[in-house]
Amino acid sequence: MGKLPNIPDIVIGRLPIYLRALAHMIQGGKEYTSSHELGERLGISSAQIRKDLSHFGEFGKQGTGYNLAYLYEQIRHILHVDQQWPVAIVGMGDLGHALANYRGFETRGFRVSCLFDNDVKIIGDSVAGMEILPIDVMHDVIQQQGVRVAMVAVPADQAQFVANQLAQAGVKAILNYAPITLAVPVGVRVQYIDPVAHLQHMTYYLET
Amino acid sequence: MGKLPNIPDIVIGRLPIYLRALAHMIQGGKEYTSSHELGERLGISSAQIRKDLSHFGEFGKQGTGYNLAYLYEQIRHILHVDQQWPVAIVGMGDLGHALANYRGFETRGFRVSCLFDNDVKIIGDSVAGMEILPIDVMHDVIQQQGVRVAMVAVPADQAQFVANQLAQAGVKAILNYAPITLAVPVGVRVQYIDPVAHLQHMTYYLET
DNA sequence: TAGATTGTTAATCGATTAACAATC
DNA sequence: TAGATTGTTAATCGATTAACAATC
Repeated sequence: MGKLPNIPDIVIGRLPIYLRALAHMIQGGKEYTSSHELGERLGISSAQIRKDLSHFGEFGKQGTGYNLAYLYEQIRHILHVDQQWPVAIVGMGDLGHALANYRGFETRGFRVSCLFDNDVKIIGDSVAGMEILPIDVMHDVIQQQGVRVAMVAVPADQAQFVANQLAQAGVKAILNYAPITLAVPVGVRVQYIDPVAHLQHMTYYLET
Repeated sequence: MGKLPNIPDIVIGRLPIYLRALAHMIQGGKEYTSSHELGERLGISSAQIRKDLSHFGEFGKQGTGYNLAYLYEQIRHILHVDQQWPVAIVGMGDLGHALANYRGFETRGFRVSCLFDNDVKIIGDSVAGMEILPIDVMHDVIQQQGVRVAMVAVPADQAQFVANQLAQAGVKAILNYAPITLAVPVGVRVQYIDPVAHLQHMTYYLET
């Protein structure tokens, strides 16, 4: 299992951005790109792109740059998204609905495979062709389906409880939409999406 | 206008996280915290928190730490969220609906003030007490309302066009949910929310 | 007072950039 | 060949951490 040693996490975080831009270029019919072109597009230096990629191998050719399809496949493989990960969604309010119906997962390595909520008024409802299940059965369903990735879209005061349940069921990656920092066991990763935090980051630079 | 010089952007990005945690502690009835306690909670070193805050002033007291209410107010002021910014939402699909109905903006410095879409089937519909307006009137409405912050929730192939329109109307901060990198004029800021990119970041560490 | 914790300095650590030989 | 661009090294830059005097 050729595990690569100690790549900086900040580099890993940029790979999805590269992947996204490569997909875009491929869709535009291009066949090759260069670190310069890619960097220009993303507002990143070409040196950084070459350095980042060099952690994983040699993907380009002097003089001509990178074959888009090849580099795309390589990064997909590195990120383990040359497969489809089943994903659970917990919390089927407006946001959960939006995520369940979002068409952008399939092509990028994920497939929503189960939906959970604890509101009896919506349990049993069908969303995106799936039935909303009660939290009680979450542990069993997640284990049955081998789910290791989940998105949490419940109110802030329930997010830690849900995260505990998910970790216990074997989930190793949590995308948390609740605006709180979660405590999770070692081996479980959390990424946060808090639109307000992003907005606040920008208003700092705005004159009142 | 006591503008502070050249604070690293990475520090600014952490302030909303601090703010979120402080709000949480205040709600829990606490009155004081320390850099150690806050750091523990957030998985950040206490030294970093003290260093970050020291860019803006002296907010603590030796021996006792930080008064929560005071520090909270100070950071709100620094981030310019001790006021309510009107925000436009462009793209009223599932995600736009979820954002329009989200109750988490008001307490954190924002107020959704107008909704836009270009789909005649939903233009005129009412969401969260607001009417969905056509993109044609976006420029005028945004100027009338003095909107300088917008959230873009349109399909990827329309996001750049929308961003251009927004910039032209005077919007200075764009939160972009479309999975593409936007090109915007100098003086306009963009933050990105791409759930798939976050998921891919985590699957790197997952065994296949 | 004794204990705790700040704000700050200096040291360390890590990430980014510039430069260039190699080579397509 | 001449031009372009890679992968890599070394230099630079910036961020984090450790340590501690000051002081509540």
